[in-house]
Amino acid sequence: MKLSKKGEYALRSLIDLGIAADVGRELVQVAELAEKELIPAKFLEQIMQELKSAGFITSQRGKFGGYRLARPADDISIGEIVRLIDGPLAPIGCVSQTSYEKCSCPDEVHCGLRMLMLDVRNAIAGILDRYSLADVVDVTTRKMKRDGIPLPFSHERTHGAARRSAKEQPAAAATKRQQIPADRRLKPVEGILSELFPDYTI
Amino acid sequence: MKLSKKGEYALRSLIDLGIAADVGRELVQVAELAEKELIPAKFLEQIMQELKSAGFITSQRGKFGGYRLARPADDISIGEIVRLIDGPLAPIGCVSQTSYEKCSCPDEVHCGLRMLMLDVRNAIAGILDRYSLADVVDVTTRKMKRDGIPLPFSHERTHGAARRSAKEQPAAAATKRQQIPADRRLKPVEGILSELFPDYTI
DNA sequence: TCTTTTTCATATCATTTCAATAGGAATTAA
DNA sequence: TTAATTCCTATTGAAATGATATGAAAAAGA
Repeated sequence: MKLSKKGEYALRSLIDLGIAADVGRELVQVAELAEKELIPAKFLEQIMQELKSAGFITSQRGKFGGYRLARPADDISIGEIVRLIDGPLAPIGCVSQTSYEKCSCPDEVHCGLRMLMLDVRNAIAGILDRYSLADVVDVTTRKMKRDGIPLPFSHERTHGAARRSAKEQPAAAATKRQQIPADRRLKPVEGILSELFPDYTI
Repeated sequence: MKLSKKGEYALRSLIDLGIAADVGRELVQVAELAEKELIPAKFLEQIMQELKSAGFITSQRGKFGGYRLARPADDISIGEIVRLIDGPLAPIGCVSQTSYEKCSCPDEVHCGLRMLMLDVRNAIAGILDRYSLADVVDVTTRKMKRDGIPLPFSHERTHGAARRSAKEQPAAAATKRQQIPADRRLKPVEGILSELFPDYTI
């Protein structure tokens, strides 16, 4: 049930571009992304091309060029990205909603494995299609702020140009912080769900 | 997020062995499994060896030999099987509960991607570790009976030996049904969940 | 105009994984 | 003794994975 390195790199870079957009940074170069995320730069270049031709990002060529998100981060679902890079979310072709493929089993209708895997695919898609890049960016930046870690991409890099003022996030997207008794904090799930909904339990 | 062919074959065969156990069939040979499921026989042989050395099945060698489940089907979780054949359920190593691996990202604690993938891993494991082989077998045989399709493995194959009587299933495991208003019942999903709990919604 | 820095485009490569295939040894029943 | 089966190990071919390599095209600044 693996996500490929390529998929991981794509997501990490897009999340970074989302953060950059949030802090008012216009463009981010491949070199900077690669350095920050420890991704081989040339490999990342290729990935960025794919993301570009799929319409997730746009680019500025030449000196002081770079990449930025093509659409608002809340308009890009994680599922879309994963599907582009790694193909269908479904564990087996016969339960894929976006690219069904007949399987080799003799009777698909009465196949218990298929029913099971349909649940798995729905569970995966239920998460990846429900969450947007903006959700992941929000959760990340919120956690960093909470821990006093400065956000990346807060200034232009090689270029002394005046930076846009960061969009004032109205009270950190109204983080309804809610205290949880210490004994309930024992088994934090640490997922996005628990981050967005502090009372979420599995 | 793929399940490998090998994993699929392993699961299909184990489900078959579960059905065989249910209908009182003592042993099933690789050739029969391979034929029924359209799996290359020699490939399946290898898989059966792995399943055997992992303790899921036992074998009888020689003429009229074959395989059977080593433990009751409700004692074997699907997750175990998948982990054996395909490795950890987690999409990336840094969220695996059974075989964690540090990832290359600079700050694991504030990594939004990691939080997201943790949810995905929990969703997958929540299904695959919760369901047993018996659940899948039950759902399969129930659906076949409902549609008037004869269960496979109902008689010995080449051998005229007396077959065991099938275990009488006591009223299909008392499903506590709970009504959900019709407008909340979004779309029937056809998964195992919806099969076991007809009012299940996503 | 020339240089530097960037994206863009292709080709290539090394390794691993996947999905088998092959050949035969050991075991068992008749 | 023979046939049918599991067991064991090696090999193979194709594809995917995760990169490198090389250089063209574009943009900005000197």
